[in-house]
Amino acid sequence: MLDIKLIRENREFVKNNLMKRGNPENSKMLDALVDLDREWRQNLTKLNDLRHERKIMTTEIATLKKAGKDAGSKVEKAKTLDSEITGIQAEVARAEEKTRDYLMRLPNLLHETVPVGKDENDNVQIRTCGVIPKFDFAAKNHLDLGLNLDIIDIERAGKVTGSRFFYLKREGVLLDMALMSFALEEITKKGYLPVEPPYLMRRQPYEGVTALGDFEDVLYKIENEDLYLIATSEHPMAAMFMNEVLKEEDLPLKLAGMSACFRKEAGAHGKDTRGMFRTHQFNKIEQFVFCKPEESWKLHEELLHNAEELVQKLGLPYRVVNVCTGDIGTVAAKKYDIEVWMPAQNAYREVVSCSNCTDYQARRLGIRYREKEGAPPKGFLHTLNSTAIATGRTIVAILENFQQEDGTIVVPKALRKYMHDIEKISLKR
RNA sequence: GCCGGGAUGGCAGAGUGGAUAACGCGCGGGCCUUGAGAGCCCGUGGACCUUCUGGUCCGCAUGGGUUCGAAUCCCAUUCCCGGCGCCA
Repeated sequence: MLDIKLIRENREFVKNNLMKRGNPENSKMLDALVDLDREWRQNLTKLNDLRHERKIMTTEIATLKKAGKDAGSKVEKAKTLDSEITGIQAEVARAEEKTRDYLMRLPNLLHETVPVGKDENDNVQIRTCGVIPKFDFAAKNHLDLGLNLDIIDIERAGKVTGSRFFYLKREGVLLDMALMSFALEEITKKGYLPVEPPYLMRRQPYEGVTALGDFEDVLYKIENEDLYLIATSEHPMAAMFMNEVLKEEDLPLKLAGMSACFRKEAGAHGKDTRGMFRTHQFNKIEQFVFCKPEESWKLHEELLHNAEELVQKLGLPYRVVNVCTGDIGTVAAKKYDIEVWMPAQNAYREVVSCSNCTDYQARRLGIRYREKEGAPPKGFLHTLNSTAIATGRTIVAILENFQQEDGTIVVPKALRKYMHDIEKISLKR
């Protein structure tokens, strides 16, 4: 959520920034918002005046009654004043609600270093790292590899849950768990606090952490309950301190979230349909940071660095891209993606997403900070989030990049200690 | 799930239908002091208007209602505490 005061005082600046996202709706909403806000303030002043009048009148009534005198005519007057107040009050409430609605729909302001562009093709590559593997045999895709090794079962998942789900078996399970343990250990070694959040959230906190439009497309809702399955542990971690004032000495507060993630992937029909690349459920270790505004850009780079280090330790070739204005999400001011080389797709594909959401989520959620106990709140925090490791896609990358001619998979050294020192995933006997 | 009790500022805690949300603690500023502390004084939730001096309204978990007037009475919801039930 943007600061309404900033919008009032720097309307053109905000407008120009929003325009970069390439959606003319934003500009229209901004204009409507400013008009509505002016109207709201005018009506609010009127309402306050009327309430003031009533206050005087009720005091007079109280005095009369105490003195044992008749207050009948005053009471009648107060009643008419009351109905007038009720009317304008409704007007103010409607404007307030609509204003908030617009504010909740407007996206975050973009950082000046975000490249202007239309879609993911305009994302700007920042660097590449690692060597793309050359196979002197017919390389297979992760699904064929996984089926041969009997570590993935997609067919039966189709029977039980429908498409985009999977059963992991044997070394597949070990690999998944090893990735989680590896990421969690590496990140917590750096001082991030491990957190296992609830996997379900109410709508109100959810509105604080994400764009309203995401509900239909990405979130699973529990029937007859005000609960949604989380799309990432970022969400319950962000909402964890809703309506709280954190102490400056506790900042930056760095969390390492561990959870399964559930996404409807509505509108992704036909994209990445086979295998484990795009699924309705996967596991993820997530980095999340609450910090003071002046620290957030430095920490954004730290999160990216941490995530890159993990990919490097796994030995996967990747590149980092600066996500452009047309592809960046609603809540982010700037976003880096780490894209790992996927041999079967002959392309770099996203496995990590690293965002600075500045004060956008914190303002929606009411998360502020104070300099010390007893001092008044100083302002809204900044929030940042970044994948550490998402297991589904990382498993895809490991299978495809480290496959051998005989269909076996060499396990990355960094993972072996988390999976019984298995060096190689071998064919089913 | 059922029964009972509760939710008031950063914290503790009064107020049970009629002006300013009492008294503390904490925090900020000032006086005093060589300095610190103690002591004393002032301030310490949000919004709107403003001639920059102030003014007004809102705020007692959340949302409704009753009333000329609600922290206070009624209803619903959420959370916390206790008891019962169920449960890996």
